[in-house]
Amino acid sequence: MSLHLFDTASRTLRPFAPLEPGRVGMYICGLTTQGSPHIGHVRFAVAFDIVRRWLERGHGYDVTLVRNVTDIDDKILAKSAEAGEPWWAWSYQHERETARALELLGVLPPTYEPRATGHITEQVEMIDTLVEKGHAYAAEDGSGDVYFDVRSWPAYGELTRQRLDDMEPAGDADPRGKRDPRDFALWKGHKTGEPDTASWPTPYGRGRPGWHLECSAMARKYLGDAFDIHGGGVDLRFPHHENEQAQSRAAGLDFASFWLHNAWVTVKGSKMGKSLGNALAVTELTKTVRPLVLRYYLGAAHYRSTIEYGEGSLAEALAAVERIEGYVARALEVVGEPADMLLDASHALAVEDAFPAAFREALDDDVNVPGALAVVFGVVRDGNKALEGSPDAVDAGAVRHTLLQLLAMLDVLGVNPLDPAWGGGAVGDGGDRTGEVLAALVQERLDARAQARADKDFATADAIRDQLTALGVVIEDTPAGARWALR
RNA sequence: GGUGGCGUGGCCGAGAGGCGAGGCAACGGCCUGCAAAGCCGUCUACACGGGUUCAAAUCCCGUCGCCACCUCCA
Repeated sequence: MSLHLFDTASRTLRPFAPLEPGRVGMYICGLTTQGSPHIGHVRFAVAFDIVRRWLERGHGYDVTLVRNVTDIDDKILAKSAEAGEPWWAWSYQHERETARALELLGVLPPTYEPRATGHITEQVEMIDTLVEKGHAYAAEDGSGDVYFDVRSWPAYGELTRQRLDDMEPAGDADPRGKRDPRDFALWKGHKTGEPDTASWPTPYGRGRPGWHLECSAMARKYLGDAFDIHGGGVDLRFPHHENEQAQSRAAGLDFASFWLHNAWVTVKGSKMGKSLGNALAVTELTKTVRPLVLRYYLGAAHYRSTIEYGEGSLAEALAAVERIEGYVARALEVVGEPADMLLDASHALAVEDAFPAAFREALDDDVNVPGALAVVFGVVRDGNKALEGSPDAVDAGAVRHTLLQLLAMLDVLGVNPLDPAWGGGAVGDGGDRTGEVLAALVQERLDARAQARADKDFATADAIRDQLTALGVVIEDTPAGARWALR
């Protein structure tokens, strides 16, 4: 079957075909730079990173990925004021922090990463269009706010299947100058007490963006009036995505043809959130867990399924990763080529040859990563079997092919242990001076242990092994000698 | 009140009318000086109650429980 994606707007699995052959435009809602990211925050990035990689590597599409940065909003102003910092300093600090967290997790950088405050002009232009078309109006109380007139757009509510009359009126309604309490702000007038630097001149007075509008304006600028995929977390469906679609379509744009929404990370059944006190910061976790393992954990479930974080979750992910790494390390020895050459060879595999049919079918079915992982583990098991027996009997050519395919699959999922993104060394090749020194020292101990074993002095041999194990150096004996790896 | 989702074996987690996904853990075996790793095997599950069907975890109706969105939210 061809690639099918679950489109939240129609709530159906639809065959995917790009608007323009060979090219895919994808917009995903990034983070608001109000604080440090926790693992719930970054899940969307991992999920859509896999979607993006599959579009590129599985289908050969040229993907333009736009991920915005909301660098101004109420919370940023409030928190920065509290911290006694300029809002832009607060924003930029957290933008950098988020970028580092995503890089750590091996999320490929987007094609463009536009900031809301860098696209004021585009947003004002869109407001003008909406006002001209009768879908927006300046607040009647002179506040400088500009609202979208939901009653003027009969399709309002189409994305989330809600009828205006059934909705609870916005809680913050402060009716201000709204015609209808459900009207939402395209633009927020400058308020006394807010920094002057957080406002820009417009025909409607000084003010700042009203969140939803930035995405409409920036998607248009970088992807055009119509584009293929819009993604984000389920909680963004309403009001954010509903509003985005309403204002873009009311402005005469086709906007997104597919809507993809990822589920979140929960702890004891509840959504992870800083205010709930159950949030795990990415940079805290990665002090004790390898980023590759965290990446595996966040990417292993289907993107539309909730991930329940619990005791042992990461240990399980670690076991799975080590299973994969174990095979890769063994296969690598048999193949005897440097890892970087094999990576290149793996990347060079033709799109149609790189993946087993079952792997392709799984990912084509709404990016079913768990199904794809089942194929990965099947390949690992068969691969391990093929490595059994005496080294001479192993078909190195066949092993090489299996390994290349496996690496190609792991690359799609972003969990290839040989990927330089993980800083190397995961499989023990080191590369820098420290690695060389460590390897020499470990080898010295292994040689001593081998001698002790040859002398049947097992007490000494086991003492050496225990010592190394205690240091995190795990030993595996093989017919060709001991192999070691850092854990 | 409206909208959307979930409940699968000890745990995690796919599937969505018939063919035992996969991972982790446990247990047994092979291998090993002993381990580790690996391999083989065991553990036959789908919240509950009805219904449709030759056949239901999967479809329909109902019940219970949990969650999310409608206010900032990945």
